[in-house]
Amino acid sequence: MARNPSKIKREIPEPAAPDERPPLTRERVLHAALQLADDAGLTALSMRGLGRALGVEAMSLYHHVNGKDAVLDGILDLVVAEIALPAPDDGWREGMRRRAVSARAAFARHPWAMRLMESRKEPGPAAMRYYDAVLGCLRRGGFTVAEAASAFSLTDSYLYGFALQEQSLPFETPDELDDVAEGILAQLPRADFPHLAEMIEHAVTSGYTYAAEFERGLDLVLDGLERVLERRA
Amino acid sequence: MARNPSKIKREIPEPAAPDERPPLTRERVLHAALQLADDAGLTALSMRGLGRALGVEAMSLYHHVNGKDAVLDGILDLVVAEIALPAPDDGWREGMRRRAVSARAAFARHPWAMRLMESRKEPGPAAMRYYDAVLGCLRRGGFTVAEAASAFSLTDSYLYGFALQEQSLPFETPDELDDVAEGILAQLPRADFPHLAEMIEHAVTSGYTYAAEFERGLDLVLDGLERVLERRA
DNA sequence: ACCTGAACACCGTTCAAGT
DNA sequence: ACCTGAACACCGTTCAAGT
Repeated sequence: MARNPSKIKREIPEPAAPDERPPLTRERVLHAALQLADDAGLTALSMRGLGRALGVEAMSLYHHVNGKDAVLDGILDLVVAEIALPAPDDGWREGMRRRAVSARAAFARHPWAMRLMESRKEPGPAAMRYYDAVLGCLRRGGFTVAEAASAFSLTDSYLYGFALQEQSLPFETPDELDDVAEGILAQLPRADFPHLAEMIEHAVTSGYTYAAEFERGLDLVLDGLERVLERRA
Repeated sequence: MARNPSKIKREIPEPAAPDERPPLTRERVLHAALQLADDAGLTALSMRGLGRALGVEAMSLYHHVNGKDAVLDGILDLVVAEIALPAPDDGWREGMRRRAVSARAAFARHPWAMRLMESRKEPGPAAMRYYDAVLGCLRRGGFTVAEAASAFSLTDSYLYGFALQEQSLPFETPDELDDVAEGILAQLPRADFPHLAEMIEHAVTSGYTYAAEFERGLDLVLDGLERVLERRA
């Protein structure tokens, strides 16, 4: 990391030094930004901080990227690119299920991405491919355009809403859940919030993991879509 | 607004002046913050800007509110307080429906509130009442604790996900939709994104309004919950 | 008790200047 | 062509000082 101490001067131009800092590119900037967001959260992702991570002044970034908004759009599209699309020969139900499970996993790996979803309005190339693939899966499955619009809205609302809630839970492991729950229960006026207290207690005693709810809910959603098709037949 | 020009000096202490700027209170600060967020968005809601709106230095706010986080927690709880809770004698389906429709409307009135949902972790008093009422509605309807947990997760995921998507659409009225859609279609490579193009075209020609999707999806979700109960009976 | 001025350690971005 | 120093107009927050 640290430059060679300059005590030993050489005639030949230092060979390693130029490689230590490869030239900036849009790609390198975006990957460093993704890394920084994963490691330290979205608030740590400032242009100045990103420059620091790349060993460069913040202002240099502007030659490769169109300001901070472009960085945010860019790393969101990198996350979307991680989502497994429905395979062309999937039935609509398998395809939608595969995609939803994969998307939830991607958002769990990059929790900050949910917060970006809402504020970004320019979909990147990966997002365009993604939307087209999901709509195509539904259309091939026999949904009319109008039905596909509703089905898309329903599954994606569920998916993003779940990711949103999962991301904002104050615990991750069952052990952490226990700690948090005990703390809340200790100071919760049970007479005022009996059902809330009962639910928290249940979560503690049953080894509840929120992640398991995802596929349960997803299957109810897919059942609902299936019935849309059946009702028509 | 501007103080009386001091040319005309009076013996009696100015009577109106003190009333022009009533003393700050936590309530006044939070309501001004809500107003500011509604009028100018969350980015305009800075402590300095909020002070300006109240005719006060930013630093004065800290005597009534515990920093900016407390302001954000506070205005989110004001929004939650606007949501109609299930009535005690509602059946579970009416109660859940009433609540979901009311919540979506509240988030549509205050679009910035969705962005707060994810970043805030301390539920306020209105949020506690709200959670307890929804869980109570499900329990009275015959759901076990575990089933109520799943039902809560499913409906709230759908609700928040829908609000999230609705809030991030780049249009509001059908006319705006047309404008936006024409613009996208004009530069969309249709061969690469055939299903996306088809969908956008459909939205334009059918007078599509995204808001109408909400109750369609909600009813599918509630159907799913109903079947959970039936399957058991 | 309530408000404030000055200060600290940050932001994103522009622009003229350096190599 | 690529990078940077200084500057501008902002942040949230602390703290000592004013009334």
